[in-house]
Amino acid sequence: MTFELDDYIPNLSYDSVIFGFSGEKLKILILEYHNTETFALPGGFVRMDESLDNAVKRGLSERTGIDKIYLEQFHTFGSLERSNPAVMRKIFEGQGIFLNDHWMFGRFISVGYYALINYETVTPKPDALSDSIDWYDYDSLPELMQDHNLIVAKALEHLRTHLDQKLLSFNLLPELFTMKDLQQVYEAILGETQNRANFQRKMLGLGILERHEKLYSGGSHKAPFLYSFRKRPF
Amino acid sequence: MTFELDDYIPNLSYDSVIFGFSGEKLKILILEYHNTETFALPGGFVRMDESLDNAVKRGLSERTGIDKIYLEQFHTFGSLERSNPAVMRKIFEGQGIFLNDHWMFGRFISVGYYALINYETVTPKPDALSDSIDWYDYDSLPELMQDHNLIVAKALEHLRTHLDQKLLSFNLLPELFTMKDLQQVYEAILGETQNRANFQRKMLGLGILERHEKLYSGGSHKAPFLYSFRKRPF
DNA sequence: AAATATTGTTTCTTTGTGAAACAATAGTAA
DNA sequence: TTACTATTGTTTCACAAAGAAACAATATTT
Repeated sequence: MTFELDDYIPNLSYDSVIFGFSGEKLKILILEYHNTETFALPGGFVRMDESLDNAVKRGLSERTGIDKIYLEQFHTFGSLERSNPAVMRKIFEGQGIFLNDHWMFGRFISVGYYALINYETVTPKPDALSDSIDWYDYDSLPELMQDHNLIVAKALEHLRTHLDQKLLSFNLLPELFTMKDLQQVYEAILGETQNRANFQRKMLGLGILERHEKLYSGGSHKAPFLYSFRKRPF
Repeated sequence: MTFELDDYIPNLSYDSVIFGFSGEKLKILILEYHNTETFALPGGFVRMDESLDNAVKRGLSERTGIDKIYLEQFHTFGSLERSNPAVMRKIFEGQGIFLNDHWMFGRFISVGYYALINYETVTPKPDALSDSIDWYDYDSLPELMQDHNLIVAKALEHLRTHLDQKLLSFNLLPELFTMKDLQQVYEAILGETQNRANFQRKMLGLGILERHEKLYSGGSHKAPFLYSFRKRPF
């Protein structure tokens, strides 16, 4: 991983909240930096010659191995306290880079993005800067550096209020899924149980689902229909 | 206005969409730069030693004379096409500043904010960089530089979907106002007429209004009640 | 005192929502 | 084959919310 510092927009970063779900609990992807005991969201910087959206996609792919996912921008964090020279210095020294003064040690304005994926379909790989990369339950996150816990909270708030509109864009579920699968997604994200009959009515009412054959799973009960998202829901 | 270029975060700007309303139409505050025939949103840069939110408040106050208003951040624009070296150079040369190469001529990532005010209660004053500053009807905006027309559209979209939650924060109406005044605000922003009886029911149902004495305007008809927003609506 | 314009409220109908009951069905066990 | 069970799909019912219209109240003018 090359890291020509001066190719980047100074003092600007992004942080991404990668929500993962797989049938039950909502998880979040967290990095731990080499030699720092610091937990953080996957983030990065914007090159002079790439768009903000592309920078986030590229950086996220490099740092986590996660590729081709739908990212939603939700807020830009610009308080003055957003700097961490000690940690940044340690991270760079771990890479054999020694700097006296640099914008990397100053304050950052950071653009927040989030995504929602099926964490069983990807295997995150830590990059050179990171010790580990792991999924953490939302209910038991470690303490994150700076304001990253706040960023997570704000991302989830945004996701919850826009779930109906955004669910289509996230390729969270497999191509074919049952109504129960879909309901479990909603329950994990909203953090509360949904009424089965009304949930079905609402989802079918949105007009974004296509019904397919039934799924014979072998259980001794009625087999559920399979659904997919319509490609053109209008 | 001092303008020590190196005190600012490079390549980062903000743009603000100031919606104005006064009884009928929705308007937007637009600047025209000296000697450039360029119309633009009021924008500016972020100092190294101030928060993003404060930078927007300070800059807006300096450039428009508008002070102490509630600003809502809604999106950060980061496409690669966001640069305009020719216009920037002209603006600076108009100030007697001649530069060969500088981040001001490069691309910007810009954070969008909007506000909503009663345009009769403020008198915008152009700053040194600007030729004029004027209110334009939303329906007949001039062509703005760069992607500023897109920024306006996105701001209005955000305002419309969050009007109920944000209206309290904007000090758009006078301290005391009638239900009709309030309805006209909604109709101007949402761009469609509202049913009178249901609008009243909905607004009173929100529990954010306090009813006061009647307003005797002299018209030959029943006098409407005056209302104010409750200070603690919960 | 009648007329008029506008506002506040009520009524009626339609639509949406939440909870429960009912119906269908794929397998299992007698 | 026939009950039995677990789960799913649908319907029903009560209730709340929303939209449209009618009705009632009231400042002012004629």
